[in-house]
Amino acid sequence: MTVERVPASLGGATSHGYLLELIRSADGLSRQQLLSTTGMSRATLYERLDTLTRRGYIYEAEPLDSTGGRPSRKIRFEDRGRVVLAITLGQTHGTVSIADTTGTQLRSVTRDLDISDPAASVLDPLIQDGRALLARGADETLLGIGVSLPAPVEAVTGFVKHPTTIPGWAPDSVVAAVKAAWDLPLVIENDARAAALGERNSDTETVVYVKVGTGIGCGIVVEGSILRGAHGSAGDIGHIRMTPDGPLCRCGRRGCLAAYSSGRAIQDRLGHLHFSTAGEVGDAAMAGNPEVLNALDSAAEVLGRALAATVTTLNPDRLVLGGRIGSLAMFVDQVAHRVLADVVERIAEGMMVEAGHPEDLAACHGLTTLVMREIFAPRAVDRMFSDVTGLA
Amino acid sequence: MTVERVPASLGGATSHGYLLELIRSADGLSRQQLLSTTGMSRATLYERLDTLTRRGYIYEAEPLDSTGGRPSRKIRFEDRGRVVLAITLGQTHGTVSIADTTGTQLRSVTRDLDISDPAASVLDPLIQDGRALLARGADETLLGIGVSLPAPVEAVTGFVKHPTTIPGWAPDSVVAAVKAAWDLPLVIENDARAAALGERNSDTETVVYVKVGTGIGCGIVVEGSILRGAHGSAGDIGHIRMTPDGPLCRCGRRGCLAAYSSGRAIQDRLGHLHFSTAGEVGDAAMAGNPEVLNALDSAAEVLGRALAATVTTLNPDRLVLGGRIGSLAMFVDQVAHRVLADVVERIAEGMMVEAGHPEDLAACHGLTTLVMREIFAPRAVDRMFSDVTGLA
DNA sequence: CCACTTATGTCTAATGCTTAAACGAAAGTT
DNA sequence: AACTTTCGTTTAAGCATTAGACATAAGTGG
Repeated sequence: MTVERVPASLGGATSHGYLLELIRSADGLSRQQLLSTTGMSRATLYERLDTLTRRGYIYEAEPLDSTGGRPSRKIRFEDRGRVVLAITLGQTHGTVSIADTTGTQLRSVTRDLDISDPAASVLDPLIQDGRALLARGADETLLGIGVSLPAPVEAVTGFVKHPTTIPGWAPDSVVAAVKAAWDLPLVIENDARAAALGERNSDTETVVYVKVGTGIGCGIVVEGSILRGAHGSAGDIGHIRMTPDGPLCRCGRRGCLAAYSSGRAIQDRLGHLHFSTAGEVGDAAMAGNPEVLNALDSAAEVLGRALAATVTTLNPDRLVLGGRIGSLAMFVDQVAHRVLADVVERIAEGMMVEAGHPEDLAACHGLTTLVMREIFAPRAVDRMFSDVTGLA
Repeated sequence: MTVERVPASLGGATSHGYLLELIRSADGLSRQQLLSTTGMSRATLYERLDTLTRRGYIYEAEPLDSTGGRPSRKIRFEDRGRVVLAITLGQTHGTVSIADTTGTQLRSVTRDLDISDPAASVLDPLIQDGRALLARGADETLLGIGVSLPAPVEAVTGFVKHPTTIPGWAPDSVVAAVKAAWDLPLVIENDARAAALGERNSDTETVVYVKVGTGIGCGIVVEGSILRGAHGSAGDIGHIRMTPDGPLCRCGRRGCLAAYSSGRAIQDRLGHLHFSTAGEVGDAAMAGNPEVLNALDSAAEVLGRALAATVTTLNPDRLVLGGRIGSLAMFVDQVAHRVLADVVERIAEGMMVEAGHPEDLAACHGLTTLVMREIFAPRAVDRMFSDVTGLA
């Protein structure tokens, strides 16, 4: 049997960064397993593991079952006490969470807010909440911060773009406020996209996430990365035109999906019931108000028609619905029914249509993934080690 | 100034494969430029260039302008006399082309065929054509073969899947036939996807390619790679349901896009004119037949509505139309008009809607890209060199 | 409790890739 | 002819990596 050895010089997984990546992806490998999978020599591997351990990247965990001799010990990624702070902004409330390195929420605080207020007055209280949450953890190390918000975000800079929901916010307002509080790796992402990434279960999975709250947002994840498109507007399905004429949308056009199926559109249609938020609409539906259920039904019907096209275009493994309205069971059922009826069997077959996790959890998960990726990307790690090795 | 050096051990671009990649991407770099961009030592770089030259991967080309001293000489990827064979199968005819390594067609032969015939009787004559075309080239080296065909193709194996257009073909019929003729790297791809890749101009461009011929096909390219989706059905937009009820589609459902806008659908609607191929419909339109123009107009209108949704979902840089019907100027105009009217300005702005190159050229280009990628992928090249270096 | 097995931990000399530096020749410019 | 810049080759030194040996640790099975 020939074990495929890939020396470092051939771009193989032998540098500190790739070794860490390997350890991080496979939860717990023994030294023997590392030796055979990387093909490194004993001496080199041990040297690497030594440095990684001394610098706190990995640790030796519990022994594996013996196969007749001395049992091997698992080498694990050092995640003990490491946390990420996730700030999840919605239209009417924001959640600050502390998560472990896998993105699981450990504890959180939610507070009301009005996203149309100035950036500072929205963010400052949340940053205070974050400080308080961090203070409650003993022996925790904060690795980085992720922020999601209901507006377009520029991928590289983290700047807020075309902020129609938050017109008063300067592009760099979020970066500036958070960087002032914590000088750590920071990731900013649109809410639906963060949630989409959070709902993804495996690296190969294609996921379409649709958030129906006050507005309609959407995130698409293909092979582990978020689809952005030419100007970063990919997934902006709220303004798909469903009918040549139709209800007036906030964007000034007629017949947009958002004018049919968004929380705001439903509120408008049920104007005499005086709902003030998408959440209230959802509550009324849960309470069984037939008029509301009816409105949601037709909203879901239209959304389902639109998503049938999206699904046909992208052939995802899963279609996940989120948001105060999107995650209502009856809404999901109706959308699923429409989508599965409209999409050819070849594509629909095996596809899951389901309600996502609560949005703050999904976004927290996605944001953590982004933060961890940034910090522990093999090249980033190698750069850390090259400083000491003395490479210019 | 600190030049960023990335030693091979850190996965930097210093192995034979990555060096070749660098030379291949930047057309013509001097040794000096290579020294400074890779950060390698003179001795190592020269050794690498030496091996690459001796093995015929690169060559020394014309000198650059002098800057006061001895002029530097360009190092180029060895593409002289290297060709790729592309076989492009349509419903009614097939083209065999010889292309240079950039995918530019050098010479070609087109012959009629019926794709519903058995695989062997379709492929064998084309393979003969290929042999003849190759014989006409002096001092040419065939690097590999690409085949595109109007049916779903499994990505890794190149097997034909769910062949509704070609029900009699065994999954491995194409692989088997071509491998028997030439034992060289072989790539098989769906026609619209190959063309989509061929229409792409840069690595960052997001392109949606739609082929309207007898049927409707679509290929989506994001960051240089073809979007495939969960079961490889991404882009199968022909069966987006446009209306709850509507004309009967071949798939057995009603209101599919293909039942409105495909060549076959148009033929059916113009049944009394007795067209037998999509090409004839196109010819009649070119001749100005008002009835045909009218039918095409409404077909384009429906397609435009569907594509507005696709474009909104993906936010592409370009929407390219191909196929015997799709590339008609009046058809493109009508689709563009509808799409640009239906898509929010934020997304439509800057997006090009245009007719693609003739399909055999686009597919030839795309197929060549795939073949070249397979052969000259850094890791593949490194593997070639590791054999000799003696690495196990 | 003892033999056996398998993993861990450390060290050695040898190997081989990569580097820095120097030098001479080549091929332009002014 | 003097100057400049690139090309091409060689040297010794440096460093990372390797194979292999050897000792130790920690289980299993009789």
